Parts: sequence; structure tokens; C-alpha cells
Amino acid sequence: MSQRPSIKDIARIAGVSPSTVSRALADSPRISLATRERIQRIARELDYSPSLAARALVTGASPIIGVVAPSLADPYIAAVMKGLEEASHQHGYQRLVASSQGDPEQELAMVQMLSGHNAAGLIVLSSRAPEGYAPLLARLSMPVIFVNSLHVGERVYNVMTDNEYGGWLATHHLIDQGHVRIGYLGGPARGRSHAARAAGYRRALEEAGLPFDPACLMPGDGSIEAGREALREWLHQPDDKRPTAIFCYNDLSALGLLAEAYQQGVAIPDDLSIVGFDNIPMTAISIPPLTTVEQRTEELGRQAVASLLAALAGKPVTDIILRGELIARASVKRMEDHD
Amino acid sequence: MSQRPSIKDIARIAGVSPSTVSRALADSPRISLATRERIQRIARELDYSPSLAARALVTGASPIIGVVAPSLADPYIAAVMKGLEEASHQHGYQRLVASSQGDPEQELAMVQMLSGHNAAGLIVLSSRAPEGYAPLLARLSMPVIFVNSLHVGERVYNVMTDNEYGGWLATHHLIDQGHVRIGYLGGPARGRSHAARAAGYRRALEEAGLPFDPACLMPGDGSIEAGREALREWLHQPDDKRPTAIFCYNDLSALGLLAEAYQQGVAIPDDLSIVGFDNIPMTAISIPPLTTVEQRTEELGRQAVASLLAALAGKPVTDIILRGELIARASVKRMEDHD
DNA sequence: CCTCAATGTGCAAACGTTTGCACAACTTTA
DNA sequence: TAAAGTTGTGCAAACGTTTGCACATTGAGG
Repeated sequence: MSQRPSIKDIARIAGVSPSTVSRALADSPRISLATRERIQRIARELDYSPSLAARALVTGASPIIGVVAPSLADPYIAAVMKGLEEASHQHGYQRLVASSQGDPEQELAMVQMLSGHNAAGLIVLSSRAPEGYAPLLARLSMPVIFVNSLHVGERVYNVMTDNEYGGWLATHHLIDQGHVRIGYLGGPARGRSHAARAAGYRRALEEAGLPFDPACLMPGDGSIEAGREALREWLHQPDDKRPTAIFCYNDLSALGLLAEAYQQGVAIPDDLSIVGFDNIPMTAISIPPLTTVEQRTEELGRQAVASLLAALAGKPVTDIILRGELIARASVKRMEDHD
Repeated sequence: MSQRPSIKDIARIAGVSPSTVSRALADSPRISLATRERIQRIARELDYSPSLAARALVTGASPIIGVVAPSLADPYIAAVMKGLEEASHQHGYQRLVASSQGDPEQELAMVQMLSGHNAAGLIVLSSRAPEGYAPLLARLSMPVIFVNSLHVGERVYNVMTDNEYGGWLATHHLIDQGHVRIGYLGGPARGRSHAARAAGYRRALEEAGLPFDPACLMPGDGSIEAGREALREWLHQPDDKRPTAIFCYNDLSALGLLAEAYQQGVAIPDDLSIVGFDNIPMTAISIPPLTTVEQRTEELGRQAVASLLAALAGKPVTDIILRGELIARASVKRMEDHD
């Protein structure tokens, strides 16, 4: 029946003023030890917990990190979240997570509303790069960390995977194993990471003196279904046009490709070699286990928090670029040399 | 330089009082249309967005649903989240997500802090059932929905999967396909869902007049590794003691079992039939595709929000129990009749 | 005995909203 | 023409904190 106890209730019981209670609970040395302990005991007895809303209102900031993600159902995002959770919790921050369902407009709205909560800072996960951000960011008074996209501005920082390098690494590995005709199954068309991985792919080809054939580029969107579709497409190509290896934008589509290959009787890696990207848990138990480029997703999350904290503390912050390693498993076949 | 605009700034510019602005922005009919529109235009020009902290303070509630989950990196949780997201967003609620890292003590602390945010209500995802909840719940002034665990109290409601039925369904299917010696690979030892699925398993056995052999119960924890371990264990059993089919607590461990079987040269389903639980996306593309009992996870999330909303609206709320269907794929073999 | 510093506590303003009530200016009704 | 509505707006309190400043008490130094 009684409302939640407030600082005033404690004050009344302890026979002191609200301000004394506030200070006592904050362990201020200005309050005598005796009073401090007495007040804290009373607070404990009443099960007092402070109104964070009121505190946020007066201090103009709350210990909340706003997180915007396109969705929480994606294993890549889930992994980043895990890193975020660990790091932010360690530092006494909570997270207000809003998901934009992949809608850029909603994404902006979420950022807007998180700032309404007086969040200390924002972390935005999104590979899209809605143009609308620039003006919005300029108005924001809190630091913003973008994960895997690239934005500039005051109090705006980036933490990202080196996608170009990853694309290069995957392709280089295939070349190293003797492949000459290599395909790339793409990701979301307008995504930055897709573009960067594709760029790495082309650079590796170039460096090896291999020709680049646009026909080897297959459209995709990073979904399981896109992988399945890619394999069906591959089957329709004439024998001499078919890549002997495909580098996939992400593990999800690589896994889809694997599944369809199995159904269609295409042997992996004997008939076709596959490299994925992300190193999600499932890759270790697929059949065959998937060779992939690791993305240090949890680290991405931890670093995002670290950068945010640094920015809040007024320390200089630089953009962070993380490189993952190639995880060689069993989905790539070594080609014989023709000599 | 300039702080975020407040209602007062708008008032000053518009030459009216703050209260008029507040009402105008809320589209109150008490304000003349002309003033309303003028004020709204000014607000738009200033990029005004309300201080949610202040609003929460005065109204004593904020449009926030607190969500407590053990982790965000689990695909099952991710799926529930998706349902939560959709439903809550549709009704204008935000979600403050806190993850407890599986630590029951932290879980209680998170609940505590979410109530400090004046959350409208709480949704708790956790299959553990820490005893500590009862007293905490009694003090809470907001409704709480538990997903897949079972708590009672005032303003406490439950939304859950019918795990007993699911366990029965999986086992019944195996019996139906002619299996007689059926194993059960368990989940987290103290978890409610594990116990319920095991109970369903035993009921199916009983109903079919099949003997129950405790040796057919394998310990597990729902992880991929637990699945691998279970298969190795199975290999060590003497031929006549080996189950011909195993019902797994969840898909993750079933998938682990599949992977290990492949590595060890055990043919699924020819040598061993497998049924999982959850129907996570990966089951459709495993090799072979996994027969499993669907868990309507997204629906779980949607229903949790629906129940919460109903409770907030003062409508009567009853506990909800969801049943999933059996998804027959290719990991179960039909046994020949011996006659 | 007076002044000064140190120590502990209280007062009151402020944060940005919402909302019950009062009030002024009109308009209608009797 | 007075009384009674109607309509639009403003006043001021309230929500639960934090915090700069002032005050009262005490003890020490001169």
C-alpha cells in the first residue's frame, strides 16, 4: 500500500533533513560517520532504492548507455551485445536497448528518444548509413560510438572490423590453396561492410595477378536463403565459368550454401570450396566445418564501451579497427598444381 | 552551446505559458487549434524532444518495459526478444534490457534497478527459479510477467511453453516410428523446463507400455559440447544397451550431437535417430535437417507483452501456455516391424 | 574573552514536466 | 442587462533528487 520510500521518509525517521540523507547515502565525508551509518541502516530497512528518474533530472545525466541495433535476433549482434554487456556492467552502466527493425527512419527516432532519457552516451550498431545522421548527431550533446559503420562529427567515434582486410584474407587464402576462379557472394547491397569485403576480395585478386570477372560476383543479402540461392545459381553456370571457390559475405549465407549443396549433391569442398565470415558458433559444427574469417564481435562490443567511457572521461579517443584471423577448417580444398 | 530546448523555451518564443505548451504538444482540445499548431511548429523548428526523465518523475511511470534476461547471446532468448520488440514497439513502449549473465543474484539486482526507473512493468526471462524472488515481488508495485518459469504473487503472471507436452510429443513421435529404446539428453539440472520435458518423455514411455531405464537418461546442460559428449558416451555403451533414438533437451545440444556423430562416423538417422527441441533456424540446414519440437519463441515474447499490457490496463490476466508442433525432418528413421 | 577555523547539518533552488484549479474574456440565455 | 455558461490560457504545486550556500556548534589559538 505505502508508496516506495523516498529520501524524505528516511529523513523523517532519522530526524534529519533530506539533504543530509542524500549526502549520507552518497557516503559524503561531510556527514559524521555515526549519522551516515544510522541513515544507511534505515535506508536498508526500508528497502529504499533511489528514483533514477529524479536523479537523472537533476544531474542531467543517467548511468545509461543507449544502444541502437537493427535487431536482436541476429547472432552477430548477439555476440556484440555480449561484449557490451560485460564491459558496461563492469563499469556500473546499464543499457537501454532499442531495436530499429532495420528501418533507418526508426533508427533515427530511437536515437532521438534515447537522448530524451539523458543517456550518458550512445552506441549504434548498424551497417546501413542513413544520410539523416549528420544533422541529428550535431545536435546531440552526448558521445556516440558507431560500431561497424563510419560516421564523423564532434563526439562521434567508430569501432569497426577491418572488413577490407578480412575480405583480402579470405580471398588470399583461397588463392594460396591454388584457386584461380573465385566467386564472391555479396551482402546487403548498400552496406559498408559488404563494399569493404568486396574491395578486399578484388585487391587480393589483383595482387595475385588474377583476372577479375564481374560474373563471379553474386548478389546476396547475408541470409541463409541467399546462400541456397547462390548455389542453385552456381549449378546453372556452364562448367568452365564456374568458380571453384566462393567467398561468402557472412557465415549465415555460407551455411545456407552448404545446406543446399548437400541437398543437390554438390560435395564441399571437393566440388566447391567455401569461405565464410564472422566465425559464428555454428561454423564449428557444420558439415564440413566452415573455414571462415573471424570477426572479433565480442571485442567489438567491449571496445565500444571502452571508447565511450574514455570519451565521457574527456580522454582523447581514436577510432578503433579490429582485425580477425582466418580460421582454417575443412570447407576449402587445396587445388593440384598443373605442371 | 545551447542546451536542449525545454518546454519553457518554446513558451517564451510563442509568448504563452509552459502549461499551454505542454497541453498543446499533447494535442489537448482545451487549447485552440491555432495556438496548438503554432506551438507545434515552433517545437519542430527547435527540434524539441521532451525530457523523459522529467516526465517519468511527475507522472510516476515511464513507457518502459524492463526486461531481464540471463544473456542476449542465446538464440532462444534472441527469438523471444524479437517477439518482445515487435509487440512492445507497436504499443509505444521501449525496453530497458538488463542481462544477468546467468547469475541469480544479479538477476534480482536488475529487477530492483528496473523498478528504480519507474518501469511500467517487468518481463523476466529465466528458467532458474531463485527463491529470493518472492519477497522482492511483493514489494514491487508494477506487474511482472515471467517467461518460462513459474512464479505466483499479486500482479505476477506467467507465459510459458508446455514443456511437458513437448517432451511427450518428441518421445511419442519416436515411439510411433517404431523405436523402443529411447534416450533423453537432459538440460540444466535445476531448470524447470528440463524437468518438464523429462516428465513428458516418461509419460510417453508409460502410455506406450515401454519400460523406463534410468541408464537412458544422459546428463547435459543444453550446450553444443554437451551434445558432443553425449554421443561419445553413447559410443561407449554396449550394443544391446544403446538407445536407437535420443530426444535432446534442445536443438543446440542436438546439433552438437550431430556434429560429433559425423566426425565419429555414426550415421544419422541410420545408426541413431535424433529429435531436438526449439526449432532454431539452424535446424533447417543441419545435415541431416533436424526433426524437432517447435517452441513458439517469438509468440512467447508477443504474449508476454500482451499480458503485461492487459495487466497495466487493469484487465484480468490468466497464465498462458503455448504448445509447439513437431517438425518432422530427416534425423529420425522409421524402424522396421519385427514380424 | 574574542576571533577564527573546522565540522556537521539544514535551507532552498533547481532540474523539466504535468495537471488541478482559477481566471479572464466572450457568448449565450433569460 | 444581468446571470450563466463556454472557451482559452495561466498559476503554482508536485514529483524525488542534488548541491551551493548559509548557519550553528564546537574547539583551538591568541
